[in-house]
Amino acid sequence: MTSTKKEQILNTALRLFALQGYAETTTFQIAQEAQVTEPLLYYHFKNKEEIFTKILEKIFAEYKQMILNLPSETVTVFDKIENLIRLHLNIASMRPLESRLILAHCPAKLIENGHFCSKILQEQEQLLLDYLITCLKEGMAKKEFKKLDAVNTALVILCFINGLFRRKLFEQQHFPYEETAIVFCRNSLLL
Amino acid sequence: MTSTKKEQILNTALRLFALQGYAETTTFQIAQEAQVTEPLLYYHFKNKEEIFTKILEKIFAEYKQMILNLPSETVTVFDKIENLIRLHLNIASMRPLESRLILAHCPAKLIENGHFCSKILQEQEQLLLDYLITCLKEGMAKKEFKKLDAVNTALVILCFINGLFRRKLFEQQHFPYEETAIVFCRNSLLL
Amino acid sequence: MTSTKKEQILNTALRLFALQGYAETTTFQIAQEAQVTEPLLYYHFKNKEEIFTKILEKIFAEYKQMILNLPSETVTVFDKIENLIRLHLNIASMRPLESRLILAHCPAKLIENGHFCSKILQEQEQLLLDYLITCLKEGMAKKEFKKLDAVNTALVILCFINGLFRRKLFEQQHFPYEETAIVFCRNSLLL
Amino acid sequence: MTSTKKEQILNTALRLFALQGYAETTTFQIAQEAQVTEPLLYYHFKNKEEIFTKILEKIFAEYKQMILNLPSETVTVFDKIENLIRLHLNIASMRPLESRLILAHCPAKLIENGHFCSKILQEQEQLLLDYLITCLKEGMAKKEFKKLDAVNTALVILCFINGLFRRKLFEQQHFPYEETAIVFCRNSLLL
DNA sequence: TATGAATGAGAATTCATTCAT
DNA sequence: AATGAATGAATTCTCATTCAT
Repeated sequence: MTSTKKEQILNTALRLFALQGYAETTTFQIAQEAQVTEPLLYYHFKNKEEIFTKILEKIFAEYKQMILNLPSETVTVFDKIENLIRLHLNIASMRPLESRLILAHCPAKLIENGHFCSKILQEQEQLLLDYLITCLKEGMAKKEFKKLDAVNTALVILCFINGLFRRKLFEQQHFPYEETAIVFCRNSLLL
Repeated sequence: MTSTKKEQILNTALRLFALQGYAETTTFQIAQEAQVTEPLLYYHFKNKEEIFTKILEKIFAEYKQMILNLPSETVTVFDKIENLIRLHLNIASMRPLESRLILAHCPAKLIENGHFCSKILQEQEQLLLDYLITCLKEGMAKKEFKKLDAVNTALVILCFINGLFRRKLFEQQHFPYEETAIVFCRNSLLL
Repeated sequence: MTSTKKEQILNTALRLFALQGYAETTTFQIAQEAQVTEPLLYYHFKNKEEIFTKILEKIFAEYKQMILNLPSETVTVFDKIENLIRLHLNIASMRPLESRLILAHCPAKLIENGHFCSKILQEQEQLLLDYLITCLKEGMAKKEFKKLDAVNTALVILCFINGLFRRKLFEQQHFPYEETAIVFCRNSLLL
Repeated sequence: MTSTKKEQILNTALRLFALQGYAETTTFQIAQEAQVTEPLLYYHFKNKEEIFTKILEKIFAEYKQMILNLPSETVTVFDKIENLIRLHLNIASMRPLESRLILAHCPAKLIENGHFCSKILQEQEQLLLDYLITCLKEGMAKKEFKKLDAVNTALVILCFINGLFRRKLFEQQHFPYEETAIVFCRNSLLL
């Protein structure tokens, strides 16, 4: 119930950054579509960059929570990996704007020149890697998975998830190969 | 071996668009780094957009050739899929600027609003899909591969390649899991 | 009595457009002579064209009022025509910039390609024609004027007024033949 | 049979200057529509201004000839004035581009700042005035015309002709009041 | 919290003109 | 006589940002 205008600004900016890109979105456009005046942007945020940054922080925080909330107890070990894949595909459907924002700016804006995001991105990636490495080791220990190099395979699965995520997001129509993707991964890992 | 000024412009623009993004690159910067004057850009090209477009056309044409040049005779059917994966990872190393240009602009600039690239992108994707579907069917016919849904699996492999390509490109250090990736895919497909 | 910056812009633009022409006047020059910065032009007006348009609208509105304010009761019918002639000669003296602006742009910029002014110009002309036709008919009915074709004569008088107006405006020195012009017209019309 | 390209340039420039105005016409456009390259413009003419000047000189020379060719022997004195009026209306029909060029640039470009045309214009005007004054005096001497101030009346008739000329030129449809105009003038002058 | 007015810096693009050939 | 390549100097317009209120 608080600060509705500030939220309007953030929501509008999220949408515009996601759909048009950061550089292609003007502060005027944000103000106009958020139904506020431009100076108000500068009342609530230091500058355009900070609007972007705040949005990212929120997205990353939520994403991190989702990863941490994944069930730690599952019937099979592969279920955990399956959960991770499905989580990402769900995010692409449920949070298309947030997903686009990240993907569209990922190499160009986020990774370069010591952007604060590069740190967050690395951290997040480490989280995923740890999750996957633990799974893989557990799966091998329980003889559920083939023998494999846990670290490298975790990285490969990460690439796979990233590729699936990206495609689901930019696929205009539906994405009918979720099951195929799971099977593809399972076949690769299971003994 | 001196390049013409037109080529200097295209090379500089390629680099800047790849490293900074289209919107973040100014015509002034292109001119300056290409050691020409700004109006010369407009002598050789209609506008900034056309510089971008010409670069893309060239990249896409070369990429298409590479796909078409993949060997049609291989020892195993999986070799063909392996070749496709390795080709993309090679492109990421050998043509980092061209690769970045495409990836960095792919969702935001290329796919949207009837950009000429969306047609080329679709065409190129179809090329890859046809290649993969043919491989998968052949592999199943020869009892080399498991029984699987050729179309959906082709799409899934595409996502996989895309994910690998992207990571290799943005991985600052080396990319030591190429072999792991090949194994991951082979394990999934082979009987 | 200090004028706002917006007014300064309009006044300066009026002067420059009138003296140099629209195309020959730069936004930089307007800003400089109006003692404002260039972006302020774009804060108050959409673009250069709109500055021109707003000026024209004002001029036309005032001109229309002047026509409508002409006395409807006069001693002789010819007085009305005389009033119309004198009004235009007065406008040329009292509003030289506005007059020049219209005349200098009249064929080239105003009439062509659906410019909003072509509508206004036609409307204004119809106003004058109606005024003249009514006079002529009244003059004939009252046996003050010769028998003549009212519509065509009205058009001819319009040409005459236009020619006088233009000359008065561009005559460097004074314009000593106002009386001669009135006599010329009276001689032509009166029985 | 000589220098056809030079003529193409002049003809194209005449058309473009007449239809769009001097400032609105680019040398590129002239070159393109004349089917030559831009540097050729500078081979044949010192600069853009000179192209304009050469065109004007030709127009003025031809115009002067037309005035001088008017018959010096006529049945009535008014016939001479009628001839002058009809000549101008004919020029408007037969030489619309040349007429437009003059009218469209007359105040803004031609009269100002010591443009060479201001001299020619003045000279031409003197020619017309002399012609008219001579007629008027002759008409009065022969008791064909009323008693009037020859100089001022000549100027007034000049305005009248100018007004007719201008209207005929910019009247989209036909110009049906030529006869009315002649009658208007005759009524004014004749005893 | 909110805004109308204003601006410095710079963006893309144009244009008359020139130079080497 | 003719041109392809090139440019200095502008031109219109934009944009993130600030200031006074």
